[in-house]
Order: sequence, then structure tokens, then C-alpha cells
Amino acid sequence: MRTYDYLLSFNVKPSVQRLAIMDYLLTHRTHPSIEEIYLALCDDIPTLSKTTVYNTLKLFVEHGAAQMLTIDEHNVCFDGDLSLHAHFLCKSCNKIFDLPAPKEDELITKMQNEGFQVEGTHYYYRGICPSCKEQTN
Amino acid sequence: MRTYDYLLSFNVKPSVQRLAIMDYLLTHRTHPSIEEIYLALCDDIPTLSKTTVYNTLKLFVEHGAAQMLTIDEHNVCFDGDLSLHAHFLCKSCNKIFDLPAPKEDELITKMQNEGFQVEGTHYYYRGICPSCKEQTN
DNA sequence: AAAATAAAATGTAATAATTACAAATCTGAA
DNA sequence: TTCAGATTTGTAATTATTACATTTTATTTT
Repeated sequence: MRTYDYLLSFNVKPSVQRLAIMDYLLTHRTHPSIEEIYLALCDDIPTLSKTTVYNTLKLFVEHGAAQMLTIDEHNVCFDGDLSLHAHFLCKSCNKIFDLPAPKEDELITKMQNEGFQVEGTHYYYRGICPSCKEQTN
Repeated sequence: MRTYDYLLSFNVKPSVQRLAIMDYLLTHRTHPSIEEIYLALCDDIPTLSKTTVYNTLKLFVEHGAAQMLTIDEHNVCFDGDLSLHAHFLCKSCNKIFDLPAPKEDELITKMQNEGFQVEGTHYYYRGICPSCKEQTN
């Protein structure tokens, strides 16, 4: 599906900026921060404002078109991959890795039975990634 | 165990401020922010500096005496409960609830086999808590 | 016990992320 | 083409966090 229609499917009206930002999210699975997205798109859209990147990602999250990650204490990151998966933040290189999520079906059901309305699920791990671990040996 | 000895057991040298902060963490399971801790202790320790609260909690986390939560996008929160459990942030009242953690043993083992050195695990849920959900009905 | 040393706490200033908001620009319908 | 509404932009304000020099407190040495 074209990014244009992809945005429409989330009831997000496409614009040059929105298309560029969603494109970036879909093609860069690096869990980018606002800053990273802004710097990357500045070349193509010289008038781009950082406020627009903030506004757009807020909009995407509200419409369910992107996930906001709070794994990095220093700034919020974003993920265009909407499937349920866990994240691993390497304390050394600061990269975020995708990992399979633990089983949780019964747990969510139990929470719902207790009256919790679960809208977002985030599994975060922190530590040292394989390649950084290698380098210190 | 007295808080004094509790701190020592983590190799943290006790001081008036450190004892007060750890005491607050152990007796208030509200997952407080720096601000909350600072405001609460200002009465007892009028000279308390917010920088001290920052430094002390950093120290606690480094020594494994407290957990840092990044569930709230706006500021970091802290938890004196070191057991593995999940957290639920209510979007409406902004309170953080404790919940049982999903099963994960096999997953961590698998990650370790792939070379990831896992040092911290955080399970976050967001949504509406039972009592806020009630109020909107 | 006083002096010297080290550790901890404090206050201020700097930094960085985020938000508020008004002005400018763009878009699509009449 | 004009107008109204939505979007984008840029600046200023806000807030959380960190850096760092100074002061205070605790510990060790004489």
C-alpha cells in the first residue's frame, strides 16, 4: 500500500510533511527520536519545522498509526511497527533492538476482568547488546 | 530491617537525606517522581535540595536499591519495590498501578543465548484504570 | 580535641526536550 | 478567484535534568 493510502487508513489526512515522516518511520526501523527524524528530513524538506515533527507524531500516535516508546529516559522514540513486540535498549551504544514479546494473553484478560482498559502494551529490556558485549571482552 | 541497614545492604552510605528518601520510597508505593519526593520531604528537611534528590535516586538505582520507571513520558518515576512486576499508567488520573508480570523465563533465556546481557526488565501498560473508567460511565 | 581530608549536600546556572501560541502558508470547496 | 479551515512554521516559554562550584557535614589523622 502506498504511504498515502496508509495514512488515510488511519484517518490521517496526508500532506507532504506527514507522508515524509511516515515514510521515514516505515523504512527506518531504528526507533528514531524527534531529533533524528527532523535531521533526516531537513534535506528533502528545507522548511520543515521541528514543531511539525512533534505535532505529526502526536497525531500519528493518537490515530494509532505509530507507537511512542518511552524506553529511553532522555527522549521519546517512535516505532512504525504496530505489531506486539518487545524492545531492548543497549546502555552502551544506545540502540534499540526489536525482540519477541512474552506471552501475556491471560494477563491482559485478567486485567480487563478487574476493570482495567488496556490501550497500550510496552515490554522494555535494558542491558548490553551482543556486539557491545563482544567489544568489552 | 531498619532503613539504615537496608541502605548498607546495598553499599549505600546512609545520611539524613538518603534515609529520608529511601523511607519515602518504601512507605509510599505511589511510584513518585523527583518532584513528589522533594515536595514531600521539604517539610522535614527544610534545606533539602532538588539536586540531592536527583543525585540520591541516581545512586540508589546504580546500587540496585531502587528501580527507575520510564512509563510516564513527562518525567521519570521511582519504585522501591524490587520484585518483578508490571506497571499500569492511567491516562486519566496519571496514577501508576502495580500488576503481576507476564511469564518471561524462556524469553530471557533465549535473549541471553543470543548474546544480550539483560540487566533490567520493565512491563508497562497504559489505558484507563477501573475507577476512572467508572466515572465516565 | 583540633586540624586536615574526604564525602555529601546545596544552590545556581546551563542544557535539552517539549509545549504554547501567533503568524504565515497551503488546500479545497463555493 | 475568493474564502474558510486546516496545516505548517518560528519563536518564545516551560519543564525536566544536568553540570559544577561552593558550602556543609562526616571521617580520619595528628
